[in-house]
Amino acid sequence: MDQAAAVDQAGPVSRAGRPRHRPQAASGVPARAQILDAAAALFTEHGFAATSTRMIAEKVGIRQASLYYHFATKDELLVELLSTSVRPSLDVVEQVGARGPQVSAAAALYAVAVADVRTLVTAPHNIGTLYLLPEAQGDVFAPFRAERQELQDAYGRLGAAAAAPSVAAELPAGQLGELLIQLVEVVIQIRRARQPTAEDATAIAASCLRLCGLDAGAVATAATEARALLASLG
Amino acid sequence: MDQAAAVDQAGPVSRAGRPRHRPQAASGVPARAQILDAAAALFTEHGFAATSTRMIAEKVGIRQASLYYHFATKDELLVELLSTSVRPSLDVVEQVGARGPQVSAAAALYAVAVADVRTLVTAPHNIGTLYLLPEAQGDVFAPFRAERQELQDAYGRLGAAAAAPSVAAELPAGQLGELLIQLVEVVIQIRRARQPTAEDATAIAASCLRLCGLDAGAVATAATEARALLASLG
DNA sequence: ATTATCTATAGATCTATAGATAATGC
DNA sequence: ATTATCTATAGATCTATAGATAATGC
Repeated sequence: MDQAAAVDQAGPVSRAGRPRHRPQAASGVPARAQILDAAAALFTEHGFAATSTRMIAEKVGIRQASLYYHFATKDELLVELLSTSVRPSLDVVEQVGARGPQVSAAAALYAVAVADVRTLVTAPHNIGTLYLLPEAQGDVFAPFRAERQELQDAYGRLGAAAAAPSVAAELPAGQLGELLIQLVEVVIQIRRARQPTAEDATAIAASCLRLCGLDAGAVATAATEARALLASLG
Repeated sequence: MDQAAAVDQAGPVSRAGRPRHRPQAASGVPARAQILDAAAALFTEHGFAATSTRMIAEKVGIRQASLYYHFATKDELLVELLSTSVRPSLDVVEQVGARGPQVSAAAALYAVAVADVRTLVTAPHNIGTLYLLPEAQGDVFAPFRAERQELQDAYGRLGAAAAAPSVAAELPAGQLGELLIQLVEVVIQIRRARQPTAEDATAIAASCLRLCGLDAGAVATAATEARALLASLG
């Protein structure tokens, strides 16, 4: 029995506090989460500065001033959204890293790329666009950018370890990281134009390996190994 | 003798119209161009909505309202900047295309990628970031996005023609175009973090070819051929 | 009493227009 | 007369705060 069926009639939820001017459906979602979701939708579509607190409140069904009961400033909304956006990708990197030498570097890179693409596709509202916003370059968001740099470094390490000798000799891990994370994040742009498919994820991951100089055979081997790895990560 | 030395003293330039509150240095640059340059600097740093017409005017040294003598709306500034940002890249594609079958597809792709990266690096103020702005997705900018789609299609065609059979079989030209333009535009992100080097351009172009499934030998051959082609384009 | 909302508003913007003005150039 | 600026401002925002209010829950 799902949550909707658990109540007789989808109606206003009873909880402390003055009722909203537009009564809430019984979603069980905390107000804070509702606000973040609305902000994510609007920030990704219109940008940060072009989204007013009034637009966010309107989407949630509360008055503009009520936002400030949950968040001290508008900036805080973006901080929150940004910090939740890299975390899942870094977690995958750590999980794959924990397998240690059991997995080849190529399979690890492939698996991380696939997982990362899936995260970006599955996330609500193309949240990956947020770090591209000029506003996200400000000092307030430095901790977030540090996390993202970690992810980029991980791509660099995995790429360098997987790369053909001729490529590794020419491309330092730092630059390789820049190229690989950029390639993975193509899915953000794809999502702006069309619905990404399951094949996009594997095509992007395979492209990462070819960029590292692996030939078709090595890519196929790594893809097979990575499939098992991804399945075991769940 | 350069332009600065051509005048006795760097001082106010004499021309029609009431003088500016902050007198102009003798640059010879038309007011319209000065405004566009200031807008480019601010839009790339802060974004479109977060940049006020007052900030732009302040940077130019005129009053906010004076902008409207040259541009009808703030949107018009972004339109102008966006449309000049893809043009040079498309021109290179056409020049290379005009060489016809004299150049291999791999060399053509390599050359276009190098030229495109150079354009993005040389352009003032990392203007490539502008199309990433959420505001640039609006209807007003559709003509611009069509031009950019042309460029992406060109990458797709060149990539498909250059690709190893195993890659061409798996990746349609459309998707290849998405991947290749994304890879080339890594230089936009690089430029946010550090000054790109000359080696970045060749490393990116070579990565495009490896992504298409070319091996080290084929990449080296294409790079040599492309160097000659680029030199002949000037 | 506590919680989560509401209404009302201060104060600071922001874009764009109207009309005046200080140059040049015929 | 024409050009390119200026000053002044209308009218529409926008963020954040202050204080009232309508619920729940002890």
